[in-house]
Amino acid sequence: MWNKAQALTDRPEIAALSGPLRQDLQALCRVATYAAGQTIVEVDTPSPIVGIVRQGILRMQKTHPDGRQQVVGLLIEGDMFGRVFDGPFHFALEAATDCEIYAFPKAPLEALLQRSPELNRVFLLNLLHELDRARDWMILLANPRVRGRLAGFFLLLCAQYHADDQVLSTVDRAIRVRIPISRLDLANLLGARPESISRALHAMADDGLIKIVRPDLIVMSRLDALSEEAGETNLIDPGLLRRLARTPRRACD
Amino acid sequence: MWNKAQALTDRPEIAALSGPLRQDLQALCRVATYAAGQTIVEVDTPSPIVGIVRQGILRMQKTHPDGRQQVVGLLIEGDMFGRVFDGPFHFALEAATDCEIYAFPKAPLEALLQRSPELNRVFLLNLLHELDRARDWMILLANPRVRGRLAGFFLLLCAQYHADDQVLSTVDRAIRVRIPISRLDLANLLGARPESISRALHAMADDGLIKIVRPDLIVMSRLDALSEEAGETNLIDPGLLRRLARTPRRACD
DNA sequence: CGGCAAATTGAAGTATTTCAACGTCGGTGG
DNA sequence: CCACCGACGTTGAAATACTTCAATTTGCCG
Repeated sequence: MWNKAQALTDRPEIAALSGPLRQDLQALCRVATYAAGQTIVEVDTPSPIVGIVRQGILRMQKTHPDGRQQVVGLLIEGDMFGRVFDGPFHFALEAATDCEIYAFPKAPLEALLQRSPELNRVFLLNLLHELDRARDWMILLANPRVRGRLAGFFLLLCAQYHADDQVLSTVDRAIRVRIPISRLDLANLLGARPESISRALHAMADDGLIKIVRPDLIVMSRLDALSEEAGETNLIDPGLLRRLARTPRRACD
Repeated sequence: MWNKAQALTDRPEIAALSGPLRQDLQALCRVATYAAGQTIVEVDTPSPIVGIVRQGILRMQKTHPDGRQQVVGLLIEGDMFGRVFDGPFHFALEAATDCEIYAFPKAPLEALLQRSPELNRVFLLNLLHELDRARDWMILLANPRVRGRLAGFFLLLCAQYHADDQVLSTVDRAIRVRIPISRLDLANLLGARPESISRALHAMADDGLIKIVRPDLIVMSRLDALSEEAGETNLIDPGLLRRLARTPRRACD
């Protein structure tokens, strides 16, 4: 399961680093693969690695004492996880789909960070970006109506995951979304019961805003209406929606 | 309004830095004061500074096109804001109370970051911590009931703001909380209407969970019941609650 | 084909929003 | 000094949305 990294250069932010640093990273890096459902990082267990998702989707979640699970984020290709210089992680990471990750042992990576401002910068920017995403989720969740949160969720997927064709792809002017988590997880994520999610989803389908191809595969047919449903929150750059809808085969860069 | 920093050593994470670095920071640092209601950072405007709150409370918010405001976080003493190495900030920062901040001009601070791994570490850890807080907010907001979100909000204030006696203080075994934002802002933050917040608050008071001293000042009388109301999410270390309730005059360290 | 989990649907009860009205407080100007 | 105003918080009543519990369907795997 732990293989030496072949390339690692398929991560643009790493490819952009200077030569020697890149080689150091290369030397540290291993590739690990996980099947859907496997746990990648246990909650509150000091994880010996820092990782970057190479492929597939990870689910970040908290498991409540009573067994219910609360999803707080989805990680796709290029997302980093792990806590440099810090203690254990308070969330668990699970593979939502089959996936591959680049894994860096924490200690040597921290040593590298101590001497490379360049690498520090990458981490800093990544965290800043991650923080923005978390706050967008907050805004989404603050919508008092389930339909609104659901609409916002779809738009957020467009904004945040448009680089991943496992999640998004376009079929003539409409956007096809794969929902990578179960209804129950989605319900917990959006602060509702699965029944409410189901009803809201079908109500939106009846109103023609979306089409439900399969439970986990929907097509957003009227982005403008969805955007209005989501509320005045311009969660997402209006220009992006237009670009997404225009891109032919796969969701744009 | 912009004064040279007197001390700066009243920030433990800065005082812990090595001598020369501390002096460099000292040289960059200015203290700025703002009256309640003033804007500190405009939304989407490249801010020339990075800041640390010295005193008072800041409100991080997004202003919607229609004028409504969505609060996504509260900053207290010791919290950092600003975006090193990155573009403009997508949220506005306003003084929720009169406050003082340490301000560091961005460019020279970035230069300092380029040569000091030690300083980088401080920023990295701060962001990691900030990210945890944002995710705790998400969990809170995912509670389907207003009463539950409100209870969680109070507990989160205890967990995150116990260092600030402007927010928290203890009166014989109970915790007094100052709510630093208006009902409308609180409603937007928690995904509800102000009327619902008011009703939930008074219902909780009728049930003896809290006492409403003034609209912006409540006393948490039954922490255990609040915790149960908030749901199984152990948002907050149970030990902390006990310690808080025991500390005599002011909320403990 | 049977059995199980996930998703959906139905019906009743509860919570929340909505719209309207009222009270309080602090400031402002007569 | 007092009347007035506006912002804010609270309350009431009706409409709506959501949850809850139960039953049913769907899809999948053995």
